[in-house]
Amino acid sequence: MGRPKAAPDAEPRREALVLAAYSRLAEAGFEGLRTRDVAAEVGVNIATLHYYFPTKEALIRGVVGHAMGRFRTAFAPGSRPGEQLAAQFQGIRRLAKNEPELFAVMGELALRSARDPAIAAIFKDTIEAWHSTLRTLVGHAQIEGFVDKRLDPDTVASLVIATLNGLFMVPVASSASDRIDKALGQLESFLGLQKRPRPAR
Amino acid sequence: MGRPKAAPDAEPRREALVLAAYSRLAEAGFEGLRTRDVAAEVGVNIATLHYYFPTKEALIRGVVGHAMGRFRTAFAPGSRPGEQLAAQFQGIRRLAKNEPELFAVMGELALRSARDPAIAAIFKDTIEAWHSTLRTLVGHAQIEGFVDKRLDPDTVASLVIATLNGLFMVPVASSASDRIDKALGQLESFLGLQKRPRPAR
DNA sequence: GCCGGTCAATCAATCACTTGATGGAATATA
DNA sequence: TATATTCCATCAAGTGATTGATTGACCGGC
Repeated sequence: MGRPKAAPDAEPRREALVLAAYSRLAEAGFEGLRTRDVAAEVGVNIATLHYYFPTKEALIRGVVGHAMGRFRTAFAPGSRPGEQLAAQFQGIRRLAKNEPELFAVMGELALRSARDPAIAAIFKDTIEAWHSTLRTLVGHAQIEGFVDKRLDPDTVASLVIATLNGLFMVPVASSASDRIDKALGQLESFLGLQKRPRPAR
Repeated sequence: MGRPKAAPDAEPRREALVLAAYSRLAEAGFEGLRTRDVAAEVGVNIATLHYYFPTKEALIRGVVGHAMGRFRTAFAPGSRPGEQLAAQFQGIRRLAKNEPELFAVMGELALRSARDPAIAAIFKDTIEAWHSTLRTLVGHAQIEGFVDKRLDPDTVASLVIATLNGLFMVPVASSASDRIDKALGQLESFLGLQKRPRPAR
């Protein structure tokens, strides 16, 4: 069936095309995504693109896979238990700084989910996995006394995901970056992760 | 210049076209927005559409105006001071239930803001007004003892907007509606608002 | 000598937008 | 009042530019 996804550089052309499409999608959105531009960015003929991806949809599926991969690995818990929850917040801060295109792409995909069941399913799985991870981390943080034990981990996870989505996937809504910092800090403060609830004034 | 926006039914064709475009945008997104479909939905020729809106962009500007109008009026504070903040939460719950298309459209516009400075400016103004309203309401709620006085109204407003954006403008991310309820309730709880506000005074 | 990979050229479909004409209401003219 | 003229709203039928996708040929390496 599909492709075994072996070594990262097993099919450089294919990979380059996906990356170019990913970049174009971040820059121009689905509305402005043109197969010609993608091919041009890699420096190959359109026919060559269609040699690797028979249809535009196939190329998009490749982009979806790449984006979800970036997203998942970026949120895989890695630190020591007690710091894992805080690490998630740091992780998304770093990600937003280093890979802003990822959030642009995720935003496009989220919107397209409303009309594309295939993307919706993948998206849902990814969010579900993230939710599950967060819920677990909240639970651990509670056991270790970092977070108020009366809070419901599942509910907190939902709130955290919603807020992070709003902050990073709806860029214009949080205009200035200091607004992002404030909102993020306030959420952490509510959770008890941050000992700095000082209202700046 | 422009048009004075007199009585609501002064220019029924123009209004109908904007509403049709709004509906098409909510359903198909910018990616699938076709002037033909808009004209067809109203039941007029494409030339007639171009008679009222010389370009597709002009039609889109009409849609932007309509959407922002809906959004602003829906969040204009109306209740008595002590309940206004809680009313904002109730208001968005009601809006999400009664006019889900509005959030779809706002999502599209938010994403397009990244590439369309004109939309970005309008969007920013709307959010800014909302932010200002929320900040004021939080301040009032603090004075009346509904909300912890140590919180910074500006920061809280940013957090509330971010969360609501994430919940309602990124639909797939909060799959089940009970997740929305949970996250919303948790946010209200953090603020100290009760889900069933007693009749203040 | 075949075959994976590439390209120039082209296709059919679709897009936003235009053209020239038509009917009817409003307005001017006799 | 009767008739001529202007203007508004609408339409059928295009126009040119793009779009995603195809075709057939070329070419180097195994």
